Amino acid sequence: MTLTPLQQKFVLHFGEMGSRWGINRTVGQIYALLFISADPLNADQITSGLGISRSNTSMGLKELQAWNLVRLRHIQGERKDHFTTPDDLWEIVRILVEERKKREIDPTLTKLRELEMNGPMGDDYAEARISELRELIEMLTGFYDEMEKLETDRLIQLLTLGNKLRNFLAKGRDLNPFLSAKTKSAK
Amino acid sequence: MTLTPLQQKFVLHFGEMGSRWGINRTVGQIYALLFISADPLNADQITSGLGISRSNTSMGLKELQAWNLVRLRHIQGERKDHFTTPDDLWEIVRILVEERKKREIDPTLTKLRELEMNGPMGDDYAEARISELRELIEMLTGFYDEMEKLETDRLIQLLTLGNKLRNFLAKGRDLNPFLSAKTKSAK
DNA sequence: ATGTAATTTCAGAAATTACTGAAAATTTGG
DNA sequence: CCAAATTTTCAGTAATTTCTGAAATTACAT
Repeated sequence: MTLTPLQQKFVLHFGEMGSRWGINRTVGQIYALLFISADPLNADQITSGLGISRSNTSMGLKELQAWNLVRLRHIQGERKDHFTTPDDLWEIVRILVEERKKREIDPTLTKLRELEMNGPMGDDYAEARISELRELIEMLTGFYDEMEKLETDRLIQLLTLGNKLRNFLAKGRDLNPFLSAKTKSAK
Repeated sequence: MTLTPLQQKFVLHFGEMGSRWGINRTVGQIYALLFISADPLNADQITSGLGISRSNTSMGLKELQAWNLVRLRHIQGERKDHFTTPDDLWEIVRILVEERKKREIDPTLTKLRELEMNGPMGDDYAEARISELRELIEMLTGFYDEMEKLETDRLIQLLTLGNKLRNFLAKGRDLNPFLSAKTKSAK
């Protein structure tokens, strides 16, 4: 399979960024290719499109599936497995945040709680710092959990509040929603 | 320098997590050690505390400084450079988000805009996907910019709204219909 | 200025991670 | 059930990243 010039550039960029995102070049390229392809692709198309080995494609797809970032899609009359990314970008964002949280944050939160469980070890500063850090992470993940629950429209609403965000959080403001609705002002 | 058992465990965990966070083991350990140490440490203390080479310590500190995550602190009467992490965890969070945005997101946003600038290349699907992705990233980074401006106590207020968040975003109250309609996901 | 302490650089070694081709395993159609 | 098609596994190799010791550089005290 031959890539269009635009696909080429897009795929190469994702390959270069891969290492910064914690995946390798090939995995980044496979994802990018599936993302900008109108139709699901099979492993051989990916292999020839990217100029990598068939086994590398297999491993890359496996990793992307572990990240829950690509979907297996059966095509009528085709014997080979075909793959795509979700059409909805918001779903992709949710998956990315969820998976990164699981890999990068949850293990540390678990470890911090475990260290606190062991009880005071006569290392006051370290103990204080650890519980302070745990509390911070709990607050951040708690907020994430709230956002996670929002349907897409509301999420977009929140994200595009812009400077209205400040008004909602005005110092001393009562958190009563009706009050804040009434006092909504033009910045 | 000898680490307390608690420091040991904390440092080892951050070392293991390092690779998931896009830094290497040593850099993670150096950061962790500075984080749970009550006082600033010099390079030799880090070197002996972690059992690594002096040059490795130097490179690790350099990388952490490039991330803006450690600070050089001069100690009265001491000749050696001493290092610490900021005391304020919120400052650390801001730095982390800022730096990750700079490294992991901004280059892609630039690339996407560049690809769009090249004008239509007769690859409709790819072009649509690219501009959709650019819009999404712009919305997310725009929200980040707003949060970035909030002073810490307001930020905490937002993060701890809990289920009150839903009330603010009550159904039907669309605070920015133009923008959200434009980027609404296509089902 | 000179000598000493402290830090950084860097080439090569060690360790880790990524990739390939061949073979094994699995799936599918008949 | 067989045979062909397809996918996965894995041992070996290639590529990349990390780490070290030695040398070079810089900073400091006298």
